[in-house]
Amino acid sequence: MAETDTETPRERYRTQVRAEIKEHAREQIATAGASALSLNAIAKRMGLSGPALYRYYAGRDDLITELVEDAYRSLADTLHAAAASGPDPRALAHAMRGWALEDPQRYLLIYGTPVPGYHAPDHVTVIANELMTTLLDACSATLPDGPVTPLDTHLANHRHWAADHPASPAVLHRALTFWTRLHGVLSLELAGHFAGMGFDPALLFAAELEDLLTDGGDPPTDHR
Amino acid sequence: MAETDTETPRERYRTQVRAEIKEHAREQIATAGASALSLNAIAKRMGLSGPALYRYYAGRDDLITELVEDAYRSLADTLHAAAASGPDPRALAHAMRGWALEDPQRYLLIYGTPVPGYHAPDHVTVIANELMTTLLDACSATLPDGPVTPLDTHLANHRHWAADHPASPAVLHRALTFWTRLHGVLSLELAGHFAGMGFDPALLFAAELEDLLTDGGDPPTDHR
DNA sequence: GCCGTTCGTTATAAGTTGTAACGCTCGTAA
DNA sequence: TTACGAGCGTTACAACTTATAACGAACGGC
Repeated sequence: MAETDTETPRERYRTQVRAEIKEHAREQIATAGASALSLNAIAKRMGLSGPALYRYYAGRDDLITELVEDAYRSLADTLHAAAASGPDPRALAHAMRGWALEDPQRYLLIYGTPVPGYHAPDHVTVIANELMTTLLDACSATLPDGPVTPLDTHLANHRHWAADHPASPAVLHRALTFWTRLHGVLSLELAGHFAGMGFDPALLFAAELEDLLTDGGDPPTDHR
Repeated sequence: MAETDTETPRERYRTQVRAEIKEHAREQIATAGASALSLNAIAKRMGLSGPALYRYYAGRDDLITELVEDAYRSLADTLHAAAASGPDPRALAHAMRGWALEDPQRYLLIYGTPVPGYHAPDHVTVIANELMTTLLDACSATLPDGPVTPLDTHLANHRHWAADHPASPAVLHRALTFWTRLHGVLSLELAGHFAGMGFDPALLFAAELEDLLTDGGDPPTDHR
């Protein structure tokens, strides 16, 4: 940030108002979901009239896209910080769960129901790749590398998504299951599907995590 | 009136129009997502004007609720049929994936991002319980019952959701992981998060399924 | 101090959900 | 067969929404 002195007052004001708009949008999404986000409501809450917001965001989609990008950025930073604290993937997993529970709608903004026509801009995919990299790093540490499964050989030939990462196919496989299993528990918990069941989702999450970390030593017999 | 074994013409017409409305709604949701569902658009497509639909559905929420209920019913029937074909949970899993891929938005209508304020009516929870029962049945078949994990003991004390099902805590645990792991792969696939990665989601799904079925014999050493 | 960019405003268009009031139609019952 | 009434579809309206256009005012760089 060496060149912040070149910021004109106009630019400073603009970025501040944009931040304030996003703040209200976040609050609104957290309480009523992304589908209920209303530019008009935000404007009224900020003391100005509807069309004024279009000076700052091209439209509803533009605002939501930036919120998605911020969410990705926040998750990437959180996981990166957790991974930096040590080589144990447990820290990463618990950081992920904590981040998700902190604001469920923010997690669902990334991993929830997508709009069929929508395509994420490049910024987002870049951060998603960064996320994948920290996950691969964490999964590279602890692994005895058991026998090769059919999926492993397939991933060896389709590692486009981890092109520049020096990870074995088994690590790719491990990272994917790490992702999908934790997301499986987490998304169902956040969506409220465990609500009436009575058990503690944290224990299910912990059990899945332990299974992920201990299961590597003795892979399943590949009969088929 | 007392013995209306045959419905009146009015009732027949009514149910037919309701079905036609739902048909258009399904199509619309499948292509543009549930958030883009418009009663007005449906009405125009059916050749009648907006408010006419309110004779058949109290509102947008009412229509969506019935679509959710239908989706649950369809999934429950599909899984029940698959489970009836044999004791192998593989059939159930592949039936689930096939059902989801057949209409992704329908799957996401059930398991996708929920609206914070919304509470599902009793019909839905009843079908959800039915779903859980067939899953528990399928998981009861093949299981060597390894050592008891912390989650197992917790589930033994919190089996409210499977009160009338004679399943061991290990089976409850197995059913939950069956659900969460398959949903983890499936939901990420349907949401398009595997899109740019290049590998085949079907293989990841199959690998998770095989791991679920073979991992039971040698449970992880519970160190901690 | 001027002048132009930027901002916020009101007005407007085209949508949406949902209610109200008015006829028409059709089935039922006498 | 006729008459009645429930149900259906209509238009009109209210209260929203997103989004654009045009106007005026304020603010900052020069």
